[in-house]
Amino acid sequence: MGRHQEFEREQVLEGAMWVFWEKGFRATSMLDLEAATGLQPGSIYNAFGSKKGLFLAVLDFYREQVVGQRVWVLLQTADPLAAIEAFFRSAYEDLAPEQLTGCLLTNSATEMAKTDKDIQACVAAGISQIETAFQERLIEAQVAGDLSPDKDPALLAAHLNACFQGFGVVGRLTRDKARLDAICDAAMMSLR
Amino acid sequence: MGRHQEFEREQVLEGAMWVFWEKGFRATSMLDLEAATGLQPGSIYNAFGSKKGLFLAVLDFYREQVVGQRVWVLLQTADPLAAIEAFFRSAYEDLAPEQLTGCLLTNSATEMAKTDKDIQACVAAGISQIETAFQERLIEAQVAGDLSPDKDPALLAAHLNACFQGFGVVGRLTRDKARLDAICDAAMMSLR
DNA sequence: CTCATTCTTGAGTGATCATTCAAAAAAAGA
DNA sequence: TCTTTTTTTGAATGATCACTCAAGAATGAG
Repeated sequence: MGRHQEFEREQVLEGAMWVFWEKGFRATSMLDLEAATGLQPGSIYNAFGSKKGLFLAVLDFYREQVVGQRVWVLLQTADPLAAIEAFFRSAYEDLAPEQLTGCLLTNSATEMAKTDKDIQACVAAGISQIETAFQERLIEAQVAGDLSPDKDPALLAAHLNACFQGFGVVGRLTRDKARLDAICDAAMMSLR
Repeated sequence: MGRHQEFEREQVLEGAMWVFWEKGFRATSMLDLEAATGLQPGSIYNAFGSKKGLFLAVLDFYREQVVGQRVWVLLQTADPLAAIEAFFRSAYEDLAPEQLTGCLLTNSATEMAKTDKDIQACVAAGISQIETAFQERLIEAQVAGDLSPDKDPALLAAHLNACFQGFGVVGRLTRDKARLDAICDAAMMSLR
């Protein structure tokens, strides 16, 4: 009973995601979000409660769709070390220059983690999701003999994770893909 | 001729720096800045032109004082590889937990680089200042035989730089120094 | 059909934002 | 001392912000 929601939740979240990703939380206004989602303010507040509520929903969506899909590939690819390299490359290779906006989790960590516990928790969860996947594949590589047995998979995973965060920062600063290639090459050195 | 400025420029910049560092550019209001600097709005606008003008002055101040001082130590310390490790450690070791706010350049890169060319240029300059210093010391280490000759100093410097940026992101997310220690340990692995 | 319930619409709300400005205060040359 | 120049003061400004709300539209249970 009662009127149905007229919008597709996923479409709205995806529209909002691009704006938040490009501009960050504070710099994105409700007017931006209305334009990006096609919704009126009342509908947004009815569905998500507040701008922050929408942002948290977007972060979850990002974790499920963007991170989730890439982590899935990371875990599926047969060769563990090649999978890790492909994970790094996929963060920028197929994007247009103006789409190089780093990682939404990284951006949100530096912008909001200090101020807001909810956002901090959501971002931290997403990032450790990546680190855990790295670690799994590193252990596999070690078992298969592709990774030196005197390396500590947990430590190396933390390292790769930090690299990937830094990669997102640099990706926000430059549109030069050659430079991003070099940083990826460099990160892969630590696996040899 | 004319009235003198009553404030110390360095004190004002340092006060403003802490707020910008903790909160970021957008989340810092002019009221925050008035409280942090002890100045009235008119004085701020008279001296710096705008909020962004003050921010750019703060970024320069940060590069000269914070980055400059740490890079100076990085370049002075006798043993090149030990110097690099000390550079990483000094970013968090002597700080109280609530002072763990990452790197102002890293935070500004993710928050503002996409929107503002002036800030982007300033941040990029500061970050490449660090990378250049890394590279100098790596070449030295290679000459001294402390670093394997088959490593590329430029590539390794880019790698360390990305790690350091990522280190700042993680430092914004956690107050757990043991975790930061581990990430430093991991970054140092790539030098061996 | 009736009616309770839910969603959409879009103008409107107070709060807060960065910024301005006129007046007062301070400094130094004449 | 008078005048010119610069800084400080602090209230005021318009713009924009996130958010609300009353009214209308759609839905399904009874």
